[in-house]
Amino acid sequence: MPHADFSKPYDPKEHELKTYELWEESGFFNPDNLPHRRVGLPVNKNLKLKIKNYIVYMPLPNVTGTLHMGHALDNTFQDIAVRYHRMRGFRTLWLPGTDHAGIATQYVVEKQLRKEGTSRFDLGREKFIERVWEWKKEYGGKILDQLRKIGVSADWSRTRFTMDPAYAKDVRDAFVHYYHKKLIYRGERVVNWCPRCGTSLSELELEYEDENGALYYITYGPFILATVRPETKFGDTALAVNPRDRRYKKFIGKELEFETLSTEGDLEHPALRKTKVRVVGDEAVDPKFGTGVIKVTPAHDMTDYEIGVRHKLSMVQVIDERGKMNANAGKYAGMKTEDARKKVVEDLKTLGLLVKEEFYLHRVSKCYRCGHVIEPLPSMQWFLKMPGLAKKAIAAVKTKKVSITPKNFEKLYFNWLGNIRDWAISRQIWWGHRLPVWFCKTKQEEFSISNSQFSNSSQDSKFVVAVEKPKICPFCKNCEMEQSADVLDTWFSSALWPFAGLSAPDVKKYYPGNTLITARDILNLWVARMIFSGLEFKGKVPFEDVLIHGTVLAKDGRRMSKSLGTGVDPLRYVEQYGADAMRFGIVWQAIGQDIKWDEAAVVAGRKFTNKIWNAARFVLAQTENSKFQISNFKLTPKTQADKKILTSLQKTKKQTEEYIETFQFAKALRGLYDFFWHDFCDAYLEASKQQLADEKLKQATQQVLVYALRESLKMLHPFLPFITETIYQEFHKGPNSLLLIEEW
RNA sequence: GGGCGUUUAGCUCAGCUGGUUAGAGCGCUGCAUUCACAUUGCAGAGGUCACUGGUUCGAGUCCAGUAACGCCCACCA
Repeated sequence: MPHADFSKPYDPKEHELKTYELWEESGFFNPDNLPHRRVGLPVNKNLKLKIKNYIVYMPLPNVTGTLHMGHALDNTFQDIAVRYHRMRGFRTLWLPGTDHAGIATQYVVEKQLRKEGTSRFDLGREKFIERVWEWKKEYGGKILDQLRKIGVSADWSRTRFTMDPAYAKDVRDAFVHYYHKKLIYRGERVVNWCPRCGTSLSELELEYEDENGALYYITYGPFILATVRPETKFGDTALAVNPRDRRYKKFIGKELEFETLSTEGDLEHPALRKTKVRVVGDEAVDPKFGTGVIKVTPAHDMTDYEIGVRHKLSMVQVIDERGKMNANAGKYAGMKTEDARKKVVEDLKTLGLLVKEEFYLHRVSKCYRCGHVIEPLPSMQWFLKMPGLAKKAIAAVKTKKVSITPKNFEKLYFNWLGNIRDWAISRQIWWGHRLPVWFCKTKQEEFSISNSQFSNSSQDSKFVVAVEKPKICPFCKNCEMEQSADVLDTWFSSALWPFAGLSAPDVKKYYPGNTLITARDILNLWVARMIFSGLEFKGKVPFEDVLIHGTVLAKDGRRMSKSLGTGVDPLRYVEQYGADAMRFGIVWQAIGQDIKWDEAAVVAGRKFTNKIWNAARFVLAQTENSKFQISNFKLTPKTQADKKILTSLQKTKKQTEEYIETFQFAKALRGLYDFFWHDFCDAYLEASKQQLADEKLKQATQQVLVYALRESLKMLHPFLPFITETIYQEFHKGPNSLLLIEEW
């Protein structure tokens, strides 16, 4: 690397790219290339060389992703931990990869298709998948390149994608394993269905929005009841009241017969028909809501479904997967639910069954991707039984095999796992790991359309669960078996990341890992699932420490998001102030809980890098001709100032180690900042000017200057890798003397 | 409804197990520039630590309550 020009202020643009290339060319991001060094042992040649691993599994960015502040924080934290341990001599692996992110990716490609005036349905499944792969090839690695720009020192040679063939094999193995353990089953369940995306969504993928709606009071035989969804009344199979509600107690268990709105006839003439409905008592009914009586529609409401299960009610589906009324709605069939609602209300009014209408603010579930209102629908899904797995995951944290920092997040973790329901792992989209389930084709009609669940309602389907497609169909002996159209929930595959992301020999060498650093919103979604997956498949927890860091918020405290226009681009700061300054800014602010982002901290970082640059310039100028090899001399402190700076240095170093090892990165950085700026620059550099003029003190002073600078560079390197390496190269030339692997 | 958290200088935030003049960064004011750095140095202004009550010799620091704000979970028929 050519010499840096110290006559100019530090210019990140001039050095960052070159420095990164130097690191990549060195190969030291790959732990297999690292010089072996003892860790945690005194330097003693008689002792056997003991190599310890330090492994961090990178939270997989989506292939749809571009870098945002959350990534910047998350990856800077990881980079600090990784660089620190690498310097300490650990065989350090930071495993990078990308996630296929099922729905998210399918969504962006569909959007692209829409612009071209086509759709996935026009292309067909195969062509569409090809199209997604093309898209992935072009944009999928973008975020990884962006991560390089902020200095991420991951082992890119091991980069994995969750749909790589080897990874996909592990996913199928996992499914088959669970199936044979009888932990996977099929069942009909009301799922949160997005009619636009055409997929079921987990509870965690829903977003809620308060909306102004209407609450309709309807005459229902002897009762009046309140509902926001009168159009689902044709799917009602019971009425429910709270068992302790004295007003209605006497009706529980009775079958009532009365007249209600008919689905027959024509739309012009609303008519009545007789109906019979049972009344059940259920705790889920809130006596204070409405009139205390509710209609139960097991097919189209989560709570009603649960009530239905408890009271063995039948299910009548009246809405289809496109969000339209179906044949069970008689003359209302084909109408969108919102239109049907208006029409039903109108008809009820005509028949004198509508008592009143109130404005009602209620929370509506929406699709987290497209924002469409969720339609609860019954469908055939695959489930993973959770109680046993959850117990394992709980025990791992209870017994301290895994510890979560800060500790209060353990509560969240236990809470979720303790109340967990079985995990619906199938998704009705095209992009993802198809279930390793093979159907006998003689039941052709079952998979003729993409949404297998809606046509495939028979429980006695003939299928085989196997990693590879069976050569001969065990049922009819001659068909070509067809793979399930469903794909797995993205989290099913990412839960396997700590080992599925590694080659077989690497699993032996690099599993389990040590540290996982991520945001709290995926603690349960992902971290908990990695823990039980690791235990289930490898018998060991995948990591021992989980660090949950805060969320980066906009300055006004709102969430950063593109749609709100509150997002800021970390690369903008890299461009303007340099990656080190950006890293400084984000770590500086990441002290306690969430961060209200303030650009001023990046400016402070920029000033700090400049300070370091100038201090280095001074030290170089004072020692240029003295031929000091940076590590090749003994210190001979002579003055009070010499001693003071060395003492302070030792203290800072110790403190920095403690802070980094306990994940208090912001404190570590602030300590270093104070030391470097005030102790080293303000005090010692100033004192040294006089000492250097004194021939008796000159050499000792030069030594202290070089030593203190070098130690500072080492300590600062995990935080500000670029500038520290650039300066370090001025003292030590050559590819084998990188600060990157310098002994801490 | 349940749970968690926050409220300290103009702004963004530190302040561990309670102890003499409450801190940082940015901003602001004044002075300083041939001497590493004006992306600087030195000096300084600025806070009744949300409110009320309590424990204590002593409380941002512990307890109770109030208020405002935020987040998570559940439910919304």
